[in-house]
Amino acid sequence: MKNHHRSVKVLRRGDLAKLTGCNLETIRYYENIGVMPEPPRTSKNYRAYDESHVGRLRFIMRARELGFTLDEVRDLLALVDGGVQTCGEVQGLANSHLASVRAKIDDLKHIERVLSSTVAQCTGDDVPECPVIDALTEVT
Amino acid sequence: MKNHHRSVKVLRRGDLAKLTGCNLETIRYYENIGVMPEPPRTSKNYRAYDESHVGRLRFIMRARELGFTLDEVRDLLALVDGGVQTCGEVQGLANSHLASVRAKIDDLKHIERVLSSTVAQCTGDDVPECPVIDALTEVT
DNA sequence: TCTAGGGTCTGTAGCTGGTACAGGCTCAAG
DNA sequence: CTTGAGCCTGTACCAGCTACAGACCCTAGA
Repeated sequence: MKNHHRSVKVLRRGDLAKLTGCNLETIRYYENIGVMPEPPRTSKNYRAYDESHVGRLRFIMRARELGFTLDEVRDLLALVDGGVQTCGEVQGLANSHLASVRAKIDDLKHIERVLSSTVAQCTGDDVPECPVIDALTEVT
Repeated sequence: MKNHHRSVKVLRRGDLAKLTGCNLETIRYYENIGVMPEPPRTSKNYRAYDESHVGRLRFIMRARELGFTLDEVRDLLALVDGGVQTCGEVQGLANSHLASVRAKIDDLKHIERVLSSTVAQCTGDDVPECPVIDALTEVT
């Protein structure tokens, strides 16, 4: 029977957390740093969210999953909120992020190569000589 | 003429930083968290390093370059310092680190695939419709 | 009606791996 | 003797959260 006569179902912070899978505290954090808007409050000072906040938070979470930094998320949201975002602008942001993702992959691949080739030389025996230690100790 | 009669050349923190390329403050940080040993001090309380510290710091820096966390570095150093490290033990550490590197690569590759395929659909035009925004807004 | 338990509110501390700066000493060159 | 560089300490800051203390508030059961 609750909310039966109310036009908009009010979500509390815990509801929003459950709906999105976001950590409860992270929601407040996002509000503090300005990526989530300050929601209206109930008479008892509880945050009162609605469906629009669910969408916003999901947007942020998806962007984070794609590795966008919170700064980049802010930029994306600013474009969306401005209502005047163009595909070109968004593409620009996405492409520069993509470049940094690729750079990270290259870094890690380099590490992977060095590490795996070094480990491959290990005997794995109960002896003190170890190619990994040698590589780290090397007097270059 | 300086240090001419001294058996061991003493290095100050700045010297160590220059020799290794490590940031000056980072050296103190490494000491605080216990991966660099507390060096002896001069009468005026200056840290007095020697060649062994250069080796130690280089070891740490190489391990960091290979993506080992400082916790893992601590473990490696403990094995080395124990003097009883075995190739098998070190190989174990290196392999588990290698696994996490590979996991990170996989994560990033997934991101790269999603991102690049989405961006590829962009017209890049001056229009508000954008596949990237759509992907982030999607009502799944 | 009282009470126990959950939820929420705030501010703040902790994590990793550093980096930077203030305020005070000390040292070497000119 | 002065001036600038280097060093000392503690502390604050960055991202991106996460967690906890202490104070409210709300609801269900006895």
